Amino acid sequence: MCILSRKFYSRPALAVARDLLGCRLVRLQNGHRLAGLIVETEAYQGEEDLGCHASAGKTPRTTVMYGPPGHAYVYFTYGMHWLLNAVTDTEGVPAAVLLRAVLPLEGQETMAANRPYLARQPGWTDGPAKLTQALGIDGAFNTADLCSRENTLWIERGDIFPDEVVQQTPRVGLTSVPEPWRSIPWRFCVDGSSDG
DNA sequence: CGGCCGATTATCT
DNA sequence: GATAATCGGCCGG
Repeated sequence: MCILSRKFYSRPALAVARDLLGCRLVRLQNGHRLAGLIVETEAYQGEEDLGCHASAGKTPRTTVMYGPPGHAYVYFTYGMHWLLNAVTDTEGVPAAVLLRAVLPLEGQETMAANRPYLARQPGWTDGPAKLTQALGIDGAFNTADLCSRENTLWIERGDIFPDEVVQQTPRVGLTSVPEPWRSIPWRFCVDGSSDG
């Protein structure tokens, strides 16, 4: 196993989003090791990107995105969901990659306990809020350093998916974001990935 | 301080 | 496909 380094994250979000496919999201919870294969990501890059939360400028919520790469940006939405991002690019440039789907690899019993509702059903970790639930990730992880072994959340290098099985599409859910940001193909997903 | 809206999900038709 | 659930962030007054 090899924890992704600060250098890995020190690139534009688009490059990091592509390269995170095939990596393993790992969480240590009560001595249990939970891991998921990353199969879907989205890039959010800079204040100019009107789909990015940082397009509103530096606020208490978005400050972490302006900080050094390799930290977690975890935010709350729709009154009930936590979404996990990895901060990328250089300090001062707000950029992040949203983790949108994983395939369960390790610790599925604990993941099922974290997410009893529809646990082990097809697609039970294939959404940005589903995976945070399964891995027990919430706002307490906001700003956490993903490059430190002292923490209980990180990403490990995995097998790289070839371009032939990687699809690039517009980002999901940006209903009121103006063009071209709404349609720019900054979502990456692995063809045919499913636990069904 | 009020109001709108959201990087979603599960359920119902 | 449509929609309720549910609340913090952000903006305007």
